[in-house]
Amino acid sequence: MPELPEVETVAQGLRRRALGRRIVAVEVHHDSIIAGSAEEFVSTLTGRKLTNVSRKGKAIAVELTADDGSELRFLLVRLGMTGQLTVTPHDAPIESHTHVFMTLDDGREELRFRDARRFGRLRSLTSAELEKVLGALGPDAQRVSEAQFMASMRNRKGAIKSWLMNQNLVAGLGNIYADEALFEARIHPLSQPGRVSADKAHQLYKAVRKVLDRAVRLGGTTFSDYMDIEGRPGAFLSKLRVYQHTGEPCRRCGHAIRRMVIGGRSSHFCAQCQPRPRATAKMRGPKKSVRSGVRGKLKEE
DNA sequence: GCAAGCCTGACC
DNA sequence: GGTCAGGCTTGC
Repeated sequence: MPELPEVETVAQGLRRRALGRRIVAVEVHHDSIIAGSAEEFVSTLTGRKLTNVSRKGKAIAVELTADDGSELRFLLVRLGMTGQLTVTPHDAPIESHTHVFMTLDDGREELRFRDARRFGRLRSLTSAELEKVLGALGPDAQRVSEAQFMASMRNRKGAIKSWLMNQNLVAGLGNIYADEALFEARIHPLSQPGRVSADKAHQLYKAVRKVLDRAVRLGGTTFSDYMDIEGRPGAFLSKLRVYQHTGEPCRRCGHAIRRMVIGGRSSHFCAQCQPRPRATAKMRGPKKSVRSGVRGKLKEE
């Protein structure tokens, strides 16, 4: 599933293969992939040159420049769960679920957007619109400062796993890397962000950066659908320590990796290395009801 | 029936 | 404002 490392890999591929080139034609075969009007999407992109590629969290923004100097336009790409953006020869066979074609330059190659689940979205935006969309996201997980990271954790309740996955707080982590970062930092996924020690928060910050940097270097994780701009899989799958390793021995201590549903998402962790947070009752004043760190529906295997 | 990212809407 | 549930989609 595309999270920050996979999206970064696609962004790098776009820079390598598509920067400076011109979109000469756009074909949309499935309107639901386009956020907003498909007609407007086609008319605003056609004829423009790809002049810059940036990324924030899981969103890719491609700057599109017109020859006549009219207002800049941006192509916003969200891969969703199974989205693939590739640079492909025009005469290559068309794979199933290919929904959008953007012909480049002389027509020998094209950008193709393929997405079996159709959770992905393409969108054409003005710079003001883009700013608004990206402004709603928290700082990018690879660029967030430790101070920002810590401040965002303060007073947060709920599971730290859900906090990590909330794109409005820190952008870029999904289910895979959230589990891996918590394992790396030895933090139980149900811990409350506002209650972890400063030392643990520091370790989590380091773990997030470390896990993401390693995954970017290996081109991300491919289970089935994710592919880079050339249609090649990522190599991080074998580096995963807990995600989808339920029942297998922990690489650190040998205890079986467990699975638990948190916020509707499966979470994988080592109960030994990532001890469950204690019910922290404030032992001052009259006895108040003491409850465990996190409430909510929990299903454990 | 499950998995996922992201959006919407309900609730306090 | 935070927090959580539901819905989209389809290959396995």
